[in-house]
Amino acid sequence: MPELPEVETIVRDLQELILGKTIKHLQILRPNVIRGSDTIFKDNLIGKTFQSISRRGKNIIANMDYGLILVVNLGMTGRLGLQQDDCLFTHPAIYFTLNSGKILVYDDVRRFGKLDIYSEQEWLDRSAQLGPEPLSPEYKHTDLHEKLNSSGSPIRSWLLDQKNIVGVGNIYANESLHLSGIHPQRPANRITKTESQLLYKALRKILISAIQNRGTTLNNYRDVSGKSGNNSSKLRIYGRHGEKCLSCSDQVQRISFSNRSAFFCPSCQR
DNA sequence: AGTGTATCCTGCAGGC
DNA sequence: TGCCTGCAGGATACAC
Repeated sequence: MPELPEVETIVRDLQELILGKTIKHLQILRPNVIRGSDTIFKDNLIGKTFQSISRRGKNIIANMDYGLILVVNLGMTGRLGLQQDDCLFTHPAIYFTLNSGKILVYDDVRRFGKLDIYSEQEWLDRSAQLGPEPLSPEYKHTDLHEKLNSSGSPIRSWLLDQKNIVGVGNIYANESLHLSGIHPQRPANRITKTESQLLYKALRKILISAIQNRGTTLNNYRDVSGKSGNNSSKLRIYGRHGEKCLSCSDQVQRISFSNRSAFFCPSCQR
């Protein structure tokens, strides 16, 4: 799915397009993308205005009137965008008709995405269960190292767990581990302090650069106006199994654990 | 308590 | 061309 850089790109675009707009009408074509009752979802949102749009991990947070919060998790193939003349949406799940006359579409091929409504307190509680934001100025390499110590999980699995750190998915986990020279199956608590500092720097560098490139499009990801991200050509390890490592020319390997592929260079990553 | 696995879905690429 | 298998950027309920 969209990981942190893709969600950040979408959030920034949405801020330009729907802030201050009011939902006049709502059509739910695929009720299973909504957590809970679709009737309550409709009743809560119709007539409400988008007051602010932000991101928490891979979640899009839309603050509506009266402390109501719409949280969108795009899953693997979720997309948000305005309906254009040329139809960009193949699997529309929800239409939000806005007072501007435009239609905001939630489209999702696989329907793993979820839309949910929270009160301010409910969202605070939920958000508190999530890990720290890797790009937050308050997040230090010592925080990462300390938390790594308490887990024996393979580091790639540890990075994907949103309770440990938010926003990192399979692409950027693999890229960060390659850049910092750590094998994806290394137990988290066997990463040295020096290595955790390298990993911290790698995570930040890779996420920031992917945001600058408006995200990685492999297949389904598109920004709000339907354009692909530009970061896929910057990937140095993800999906490159069988090819030469760009750092040392050894052959990139693929292994599978926790139901996900991991890509690594056996020479660079120990 | 802390892990790994199966599952929700559809589409696409590759092998035969 | 068509059928089959495996794989895909996520999150979570469950079994061990």
